[in-house]
Amino acid sequence: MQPRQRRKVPEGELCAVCSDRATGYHYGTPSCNGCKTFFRRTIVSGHTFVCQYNGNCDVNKNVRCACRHCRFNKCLAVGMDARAIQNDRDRIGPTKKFRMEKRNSSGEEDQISVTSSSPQQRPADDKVIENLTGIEQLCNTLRSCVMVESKNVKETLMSPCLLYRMNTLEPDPSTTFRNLYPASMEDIKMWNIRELRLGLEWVKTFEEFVKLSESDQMALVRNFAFTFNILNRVYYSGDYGPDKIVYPSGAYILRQAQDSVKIPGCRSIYHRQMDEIMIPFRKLDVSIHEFAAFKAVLLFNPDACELSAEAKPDVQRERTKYLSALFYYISTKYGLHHGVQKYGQLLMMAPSIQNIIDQNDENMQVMEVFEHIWRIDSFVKELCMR
Amino acid sequence: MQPRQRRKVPEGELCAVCSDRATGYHYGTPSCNGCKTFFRRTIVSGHTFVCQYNGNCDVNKNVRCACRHCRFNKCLAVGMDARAIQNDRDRIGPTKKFRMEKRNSSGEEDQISVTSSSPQQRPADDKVIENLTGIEQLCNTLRSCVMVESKNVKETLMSPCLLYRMNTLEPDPSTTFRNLYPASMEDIKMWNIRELRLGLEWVKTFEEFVKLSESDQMALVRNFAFTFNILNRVYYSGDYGPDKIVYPSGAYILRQAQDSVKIPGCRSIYHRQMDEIMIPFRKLDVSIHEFAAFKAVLLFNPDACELSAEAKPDVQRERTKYLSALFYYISTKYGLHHGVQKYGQLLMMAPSIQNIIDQNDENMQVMEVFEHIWRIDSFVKELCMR
DNA sequence: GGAAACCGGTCAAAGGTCAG
DNA sequence: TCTGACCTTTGACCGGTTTC
Repeated sequence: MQPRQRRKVPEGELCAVCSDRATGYHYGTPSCNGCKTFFRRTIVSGHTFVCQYNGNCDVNKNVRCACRHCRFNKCLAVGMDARAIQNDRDRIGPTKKFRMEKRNSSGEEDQISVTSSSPQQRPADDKVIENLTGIEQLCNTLRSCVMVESKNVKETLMSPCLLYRMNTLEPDPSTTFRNLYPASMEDIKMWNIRELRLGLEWVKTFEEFVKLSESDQMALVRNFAFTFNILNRVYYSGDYGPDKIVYPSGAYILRQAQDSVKIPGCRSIYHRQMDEIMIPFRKLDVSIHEFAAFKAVLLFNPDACELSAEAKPDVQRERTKYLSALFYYISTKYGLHHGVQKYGQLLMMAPSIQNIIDQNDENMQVMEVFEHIWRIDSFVKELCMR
Repeated sequence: MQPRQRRKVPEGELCAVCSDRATGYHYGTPSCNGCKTFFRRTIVSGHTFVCQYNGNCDVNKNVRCACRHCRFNKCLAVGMDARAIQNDRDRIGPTKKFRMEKRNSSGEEDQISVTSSSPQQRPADDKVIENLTGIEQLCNTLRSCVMVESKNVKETLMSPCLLYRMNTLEPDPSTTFRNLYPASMEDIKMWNIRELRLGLEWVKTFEEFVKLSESDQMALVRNFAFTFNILNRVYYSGDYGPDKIVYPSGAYILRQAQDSVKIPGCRSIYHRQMDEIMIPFRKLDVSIHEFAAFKAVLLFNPDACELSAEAKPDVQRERTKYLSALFYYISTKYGLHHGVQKYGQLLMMAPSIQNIIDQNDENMQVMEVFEHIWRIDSFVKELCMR
C-alpha cells in the first residue's frame, strides 16, 4: 500500500459522504461501512449509474441508497481515492477460487476490469504522471519569481531550464495577490509574456522535446504557446464564480470584457475561455495530475504546422505515451466506466480550445494591422504570429 | 439494515404469519417471501384495509390473500417491525438474464454480464453502434441518388428524413465512377452541396437532435456541417495514395491543388485534409462503426456557437453516450491496452479537424469579399457562414 | 511484538422486478 | 391491480496484512 498517513478517527467523526457514524478512514476519507463498501464495489465492478433527477440529489444516512449516481459522485467529491483499492490481495493466500491463469498470446482477458491490471504498464504510467506533477508545481513557483526578459525565443530554448535553478530566483512582488481589481491592458500583457516564458521553461523539461531539432522545437512551441498561456490562466484562476478570470495578482477579467481591455475589430474570447475551458475544468474537477498530462498531450501535436515529417512519428509516440498515462491515471482513480467518460470529455475539450486559439490568432492579425496603436511585444510575436 | 443478530433461520422453520416455509427473518420475524413483501408494501403504500367479516379471519398459506386486513394484523401481532423498513432505493434495472444474440464460440462475453445489471451497459452500447452503422450505410446509398435541391436549410430540417424513404429515390448517374479526372470547381461545389444536404438528412436520424428547438438544431448543424462534409469526403475517398482525395465520381483533388480550383487569397486546406485526416484515418484503420460514432460525438458539441444554455446538458449527455459507445466498441475489438491508444488518437484528431474548419471559415470570408467572382451557393452560405 | 488501522470478503436481510 | 418467486444491493462483522 501507498504510504498513506495513518490516523485515528476521532470519536464521533461523521461519514463525509452520508453523515452516518464513521468507522475509520476509508480510501482516504472518514466514512461509514456502507459508503466504504459502496465505493469499492462501484469501482471494482465498473458500474456506471445515471441520476434519475438532476444530478444533485441529497446524500445522507436516510436516503443514501436512493441515488447511486449522486452517492458515488459525493464519494469522489469528498476525496475518496480509488487508488487505495487493492486488487491483488491473493498474492500469497490461496483463498481466491480462480486465478487469472496467464496472459498467453491473446491478452484479451483484461478487456473489462481495471482490477486485472497489466502489471508492467501502470507503474510506468504512475511515474510519468508523478513526474509531470512535480514539474507543474515547480512551474507554479516560478510563476511568482522575477524573470529576466532579455532573451528571444531561440535563445531561451537553448538556455538551461530555469525550473531546475529555482534557488537562484527571487519572488516578484508584483505577482502576489493583494486585492481584486479590474485588469488593465498592461496587466494582461505582463501576464501573457510571463506565462509564455514559463511555457518555454516548461517544454524544456521534456527529454523528448529537447532531442528534437531546433526548427521542430520551434514548430511545437509556436503551435502550443498560447494554448499553454490560456490553459494556465483559467486553470489557476482563483474561483470567484463563473464570470471572472483572476490572475494571481488579483487582476481580473470579466465575462463582458471591460472597455479598457477591448480591442476594436477583435472579437472578445474571454467569455469563451470561461464557458468552454474554465467552467468545464471545474465541472470535470480536473486534478493537477490530469491537467499536467493534458497539456503534455497537447504539446506533442504531430500535426503542428511546420513540424518536419521526420519528427512526426516521435511526436506521435510521445502524445500516445501521455494519453495512455492520463487514461490509466483517470481510470484508476474513477473506475473504468466513469474514467472513460471523464477521459473522453477532457480530450473533447481540445477542439474548443483549438477554436479559441484560432480566434485569438485572427485577433492578433487584426492587432498587427493597427500596429502603431497596439504594439505587440516582439517576444509574443515570435511565438504567436503566423 | 439493522440485523438484530446474525442468525440463520432453522431448516423447516415456518412463516409466523401464514405457516408457509420461512425464507429468513424478515422485519424481525421468521416469514415467507409473500408475507415479507406484503408487509413492506402495506407500510410503504400507507394502505388501510377493512375486514369484510369479524376481523378474525384465518390466515394460512392457502387463504392468506383472502383478507388483507387480517393478514396485516397478524403480521403486526407476530412482531413484524415497521422500523426495519427502509427508504426507497435506486432502480437496479432488469433482473432477468438475457442472452447476447450474437453467436460467439469463445464465450468471452460471459465475463461481461453473467448476470446483467444497470440499464446502460455494453448491450446498450452495442445497439448504439449498430444503429449508427446502419444509418451510415443508408447515407452511402443516398449519396448516389438524385436529390432535389429546392429547399433551404430550415425547410430541410422540418421535412421527413429521406434516409427512411430511399425506395422513392433514383440513382444519380453523375455520381458514379467512370474514371479518374482532375476535379473542376464545379465538381467541388456539387459535392459540397450534396454532402451538406446528406448531412442534414443524417442529423435528422438522431432522436435527441430532433427533440431540440429549431434554433438549437441550427446551432449544431451550422457548427457541424462542414466537418461532416470534409470527414466524409476523405473517409470515403478512394485510396489512390496519400496525395489524392477522390470523389465517388472519380474527380480528384491533388495535394498541391490544381490552379483551376485555387482561390486567390485563400490558403489551400486540401493538403491538410490529407495529412491530418485522411492519412491518420487510414493509419488508424478506422472502421465504419468507429467513423460513424466519431461523427456523432462531433455533432453533439455542447460548445457549439449559439447553442442555448438549456440545451447544453442534453447535448453533453448525448456526446458522452457516443463517447462511451465508441470506447467500448474499440476496447472490445482491440483489447483495453491498444483500445485506449486508438481511442485517444482518434479523439485527438478533433482539434486538427477544428483547425482546418476554422481555416475554411476564414477562406469563406475571403470568398465573400470577392462575391462577384466566387459566388457561394446560398444553401452553403446558410450552413457555413458566420 | 502487539495494538491499531484499514484492507477485502462474507452473507443475512434489506429492496426491486415482472410474469402470472 | 396485486402477488410472490427470484433477483440485486446493502452493510455489520470478520479475518488478514500493514504500520506504528
